[in-house]
Amino acid sequence: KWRFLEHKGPVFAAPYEAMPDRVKFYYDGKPMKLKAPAEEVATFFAKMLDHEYTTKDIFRKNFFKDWRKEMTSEEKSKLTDLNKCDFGEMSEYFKAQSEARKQMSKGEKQKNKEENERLLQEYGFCVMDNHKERIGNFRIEPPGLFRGRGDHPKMGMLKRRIRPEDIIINCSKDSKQPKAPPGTKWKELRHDNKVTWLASWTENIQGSIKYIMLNPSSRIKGEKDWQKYETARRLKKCVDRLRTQYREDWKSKEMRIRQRAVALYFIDKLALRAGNEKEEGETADTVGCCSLRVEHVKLYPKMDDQEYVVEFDFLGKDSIRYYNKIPVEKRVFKNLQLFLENKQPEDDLFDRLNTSILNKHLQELMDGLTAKVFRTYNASITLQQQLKELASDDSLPAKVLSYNRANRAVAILCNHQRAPPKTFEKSMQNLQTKIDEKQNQLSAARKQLRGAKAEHKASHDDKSKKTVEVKRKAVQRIEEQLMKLQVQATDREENKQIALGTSKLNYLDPRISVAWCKKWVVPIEKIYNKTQREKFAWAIDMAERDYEF
DNA sequence: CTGGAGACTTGGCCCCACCTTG
DNA sequence: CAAGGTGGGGCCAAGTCTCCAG
Repeated sequence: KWRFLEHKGPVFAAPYEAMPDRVKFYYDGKPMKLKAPAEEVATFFAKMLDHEYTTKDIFRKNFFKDWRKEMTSEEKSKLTDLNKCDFGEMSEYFKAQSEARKQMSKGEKQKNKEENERLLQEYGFCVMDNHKERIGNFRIEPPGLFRGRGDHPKMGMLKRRIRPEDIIINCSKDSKQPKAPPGTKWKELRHDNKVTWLASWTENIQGSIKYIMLNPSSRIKGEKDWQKYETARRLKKCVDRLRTQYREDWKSKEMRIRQRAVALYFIDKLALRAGNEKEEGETADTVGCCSLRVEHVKLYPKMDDQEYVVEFDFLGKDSIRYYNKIPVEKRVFKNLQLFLENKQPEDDLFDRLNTSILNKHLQELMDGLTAKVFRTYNASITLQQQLKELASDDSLPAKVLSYNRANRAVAILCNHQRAPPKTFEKSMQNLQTKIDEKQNQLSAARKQLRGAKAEHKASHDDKSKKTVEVKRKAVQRIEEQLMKLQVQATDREENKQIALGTSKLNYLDPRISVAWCKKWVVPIEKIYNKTQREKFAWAIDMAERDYEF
């Protein structure tokens, strides 16, 4: 992956600062001074007091169990009931602190900013093969309470503090080796150029490994990204063949082949994720295609005016709900009925299939093909098709709206949802007020224009002619402003529950967007912000106006 | 085939610096 | 100048997929 790699190692979380003595913790109504280890963990809970998490049974149970591990034997014997713990003063203290931070003077804020900048300059970059590259996450995650997503069995557990002794450093032999902080040493120093990470440690909640890697703007990430889209483009060339193939396989004598073919149909048509198996009880109960259970699908031979409708209802990645009703081909429907026979709701829909079998099959159909390539392919091809339908004479804001709509179509396909922003209603209202005002302005300006025209008709002099021109310009300007506002409102409304970022960043071949910008003379800044332009620098460089995905 | 380790991509949420507005 | 709103970016969890041992 590289020949030379030099960096300064990670930045560790700030050490724990004890509570001032005046800030008390109470047990059963009586003040109690905790030793630092238990106190630190208590502050994690105090900081989250306002969050719904802390009311959940599992969260409280997990927290209390892990908290007790940090207590002295004396503390342990005293503190036996979380309900008798009062973190109120601690919580108030942190709120006051954050308030104070907000109230800091300009100078102090500036000083903080400079300090951050210094840290970034010193630790935020590395040298990889003659290039200075930005590191993605050079700060080690601070200790705290684990918050899973959805119904996570481990929520509330203590995420322990990471020390230099936990860190494996990866760099090249001939580089200046990063120094561990004074009085400490690294767990290991290794020189493995078959991997891209600079440092790693094992996290204590799931026992998984975490990495420090380069920023998306780096050469190594960019090339990988490019490769990903090239694989998707190769799929484009053979997707017809594959579709014919899996339709044929719906008729197979073998159950495993039929299941494989129906699953692939879903992955292709609905852009479902592969769906690896997960260890039960270790994570939230979520599924993807191969791990769908009987309880997640319902079959309707007839629904309204449609035939063979399948209703999906399950929690996918990040416990985001996937809900969809779609008509399928008769043969798929019959197969599904067959798969469901004699099964319980909690049984696997595809009992003869998993991601490894599926991916092995895909690999045989096309080099480098895996389930997720279908998501990339379908996302990108959808964007390209949608953009082709754009009319050419639209104004710039209208063009951008069309782009966002195309982006939105992809986000819907990939089920990229978000919670409506807390400020949504309010900000919609504000926008509407602005639109109303602009409309009033417009009628006033039009009235003035009419007046000026009448004047000109009567006098026919140069001065009145000029006035007409000025008024006409004013009307035009206000019309444009109004249109812009209306477009903005439409865009925002349609975007209420849809997250565009994920597809833009991970699924849409950026060359399609770059080409579209060139073709319709839209400045690239209208589509990509600074970070995105950095990440997609390779594509901005590469794609001409006639690029075809 | 199974299970686990490891590496890397994908994903939603939240905070805060920055900008606009009153 | 304070208040309010927002986009960008950081955060870190949660997926995918490969590889390897047994």
